[in-house]
Amino acid sequence: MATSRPTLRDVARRAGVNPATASRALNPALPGRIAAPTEGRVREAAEALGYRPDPVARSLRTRRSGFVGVVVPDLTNPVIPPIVRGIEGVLWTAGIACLLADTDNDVDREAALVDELLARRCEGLIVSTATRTSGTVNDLADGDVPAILVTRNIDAGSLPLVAGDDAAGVEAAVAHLAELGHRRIAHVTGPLTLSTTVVRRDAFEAATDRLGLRASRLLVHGEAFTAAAGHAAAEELLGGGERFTAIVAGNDLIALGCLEALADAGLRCPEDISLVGHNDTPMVARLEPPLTTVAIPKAEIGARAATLLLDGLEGREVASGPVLLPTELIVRGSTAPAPPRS
Amino acid sequence: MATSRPTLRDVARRAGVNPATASRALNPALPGRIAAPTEGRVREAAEALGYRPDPVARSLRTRRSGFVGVVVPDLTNPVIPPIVRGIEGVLWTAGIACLLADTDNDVDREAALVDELLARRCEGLIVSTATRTSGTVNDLADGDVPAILVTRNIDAGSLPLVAGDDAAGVEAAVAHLAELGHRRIAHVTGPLTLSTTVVRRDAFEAATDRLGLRASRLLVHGEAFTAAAGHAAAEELLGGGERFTAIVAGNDLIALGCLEALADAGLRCPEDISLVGHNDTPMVARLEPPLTTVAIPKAEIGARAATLLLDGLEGREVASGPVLLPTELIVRGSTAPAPPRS
DNA sequence: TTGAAAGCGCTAACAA
DNA sequence: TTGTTAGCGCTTTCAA
Repeated sequence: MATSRPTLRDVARRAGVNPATASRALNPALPGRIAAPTEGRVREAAEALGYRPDPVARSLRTRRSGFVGVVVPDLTNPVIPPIVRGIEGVLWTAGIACLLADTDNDVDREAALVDELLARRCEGLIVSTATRTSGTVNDLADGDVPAILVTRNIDAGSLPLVAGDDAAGVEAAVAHLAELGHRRIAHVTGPLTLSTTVVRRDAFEAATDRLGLRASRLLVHGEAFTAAAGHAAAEELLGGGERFTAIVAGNDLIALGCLEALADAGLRCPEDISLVGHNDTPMVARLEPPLTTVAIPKAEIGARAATLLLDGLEGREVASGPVLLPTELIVRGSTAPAPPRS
Repeated sequence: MATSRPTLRDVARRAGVNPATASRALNPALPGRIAAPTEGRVREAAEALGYRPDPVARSLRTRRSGFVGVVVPDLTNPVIPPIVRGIEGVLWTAGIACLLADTDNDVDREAALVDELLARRCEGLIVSTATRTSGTVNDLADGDVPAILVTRNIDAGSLPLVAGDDAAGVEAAVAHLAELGHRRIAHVTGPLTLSTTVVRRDAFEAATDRLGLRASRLLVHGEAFTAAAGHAAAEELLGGGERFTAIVAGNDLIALGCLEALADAGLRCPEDISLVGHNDTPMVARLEPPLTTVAIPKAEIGARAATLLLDGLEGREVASGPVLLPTELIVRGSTAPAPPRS
C-alpha cells in the first residue's frame, strides 16, 4: 500500500515556512525572489520527503500541464510510428512529455480523444487527422492551444501542416513509368476522405495529363489504407477489362494488396505489371519483388512538426503555410520496362 | 478566441439550483436522489450552455480520472501496434480512454512517463516494460493502481502478465527444424535485458538439449530487437567458424537482419540456411523468402490484458499468474530440409 | 523576502 | 430532496 504522496504543505511544514513560500522556492520562475537559505531549507525538505508536485492540482490552478497531445489515426499503419518517433525525440529533448491517442480513423473517437486531451490542459497538439473534413480538427484553429497537422491536411487548411511533397513524388513515379515505356498507367487511390489521397490523385492526373496518358477508367479507389482495401480495389481494376501495364498505388499498404491481387490473377510483377507504392514503409525493400516507392522523410516530418509546435508553445508566430518536405522516388524491383504490346 | 468553458456554477445558476445539486443531477451515480424536474432543468441548462465537466478539477477532488495509461517500449517494433489495438478495442468499448506513452526502451523515460500518467491519476496501467529489471514497473505491484504487463515480464514477476506462449513456440520451431534434418541449429537472441529473450533462449536450449543438439557456440546475442542488431549478430555467428544450417531468431526483426547478413555472405535461404522468426509481424509473409515464424496472438494478448485490467478497475481480484496465450508455428518458405553435409 | 487569504472547478459530508 | 460548507493541492494576489 503506497502511502499518499507528500504535499507542498508537508514540505513547507518541515522547512518551517508557508506553503506559498515553498512553492516559490521550488519554482524559480515565479515572482518574488527567495532568500538563498530559505530556498535551501525548502529544497532539502522536499528532497527528504520525496516530494513530487501534483500536476493535477497545478493544472487546475495554472491551466497548463507540461505535456502535449499527439493524435494519430492508426498505429498499425506503418508510416505512423516513425513519424511519432520524430515528434517524441524533439519534444523529449525539450523536456516535454507526449501523450498519444489513437483514433482508429474514427471521427467520433477523434473528437472524444482531442477533447480529453484538451480538457486535461495539454499545451499543444500534433494531429494526423482521421478525415480531411474533421470538424474537431478544424475547430482547433480557433482554440487557444497551438496545433500542428502532420501528413494529413484538412480541407479548410487553416492549420499549419507538415507533410511530404507527395505531388512531386507521384509526378516522379509517373515520369519513371513513362520512361520505362508504360502508356496505360492505373492509379489505386486510398480513401477519398483523406487529403493525402486527394493530393496524390490530383498529382497523378496532372502528370498523366501532361504526358497525354490520362485514362479515367484506370482510376479506382481503395476504401482504406490497408492491404485488404488495396486487394479489393485491384480486383476491381482487373475486372474492369481495361488494359494497363502499371499501377501507382496510394500507399505501400495498398501496393501490397495490389501485389496479392496480381498474383491471384496470375500476373507477374514487374514482368506483366509494374507497381509503385508510397511512403517507403519499413520492410517494403524486402518484399518480393522489392517495392519501388515514393519515400517520404517520416522522422523529419515528425521532428519538424514538433519544432513548429515548440515555436507555438513559446509564443512565437507559427508560419501557417504548409511545410512540404522533399520526397524521393526509390526505384527497386517492382518496376520494369513495359511489356511489348502482344 | 475560444471563450472559456462554462462551469458547473454557470449551469447551476441557470437552472436556479446549488452547484452541488447540479453535480448530483448530472452524475446519477452520486448519492442523493434528485427530483426528476430538477434533474431536467439542470440537464437542460447544461445542454444549453454546452457544459463539459472539467476532468482536472474532478480528478483533483475524486482522485480518479476515467482513463488508463498504456506504456509501450517501441512503437516502431511492429509487434507492438497490433497489441495496442487489442487493448484499445476492449477499453474503448468499456467507455475508457487510453493514453499511450512510448519509452523508446529507455528506463528513465519509462520512469518519467509512468510517473506522469500516475500523477495524472490514470486509473490503470498496461505496460510492456523497457527492461525486465525495471524498478519503476516493479513498484507498480505495491501501488494502488491496477497494472497489467503485456508480452514483457519483469524478473520479480509480481504483476499479472499476458503474453504468448513463446516457449511452446520455440520448441515447435526447433522440432520443425530437427524434422527437416537440421542438427546444427543456431539461436540469435534479442537483448538479454528482456524477459522475452530469456524465455525464448531457455526454451531453445531446453529443446536442443532434449534432442541432443545443444551447441553453445551457436548462441549469439543481438543488442536490440532491430534488423540492424540481427544483422550484426548474424555476422558474428558467421564469423565464428562454427558450422550451422539453421537459425532460430529472437524475433522477426532479428530474422530480417539475419536474412540480410546471409545474403551479404552469399548464403541462400532456405537452401543453405533455414531461418525461423518470432511474432509473425505484418508483412513477413511477403518477404523473400516468406518467413517461417512463431505467431503470437497479438490482438488477443492486448484484449486479454485489457479485460484483466477491467477486472482490476472494478475491484475484482485479478488472477496473478501469467496468462500465456497459444502460439503457432507458421511454416513458410524460409525453412527447408537441411542441405546434405558436403 | 515572506505570510495570509483566496480560489482554480469540482464533489463529499453534513444539515436542513 | 436540496443547500451549505469545506477542501482536493497548488499558485497568485495582496499585505506585511
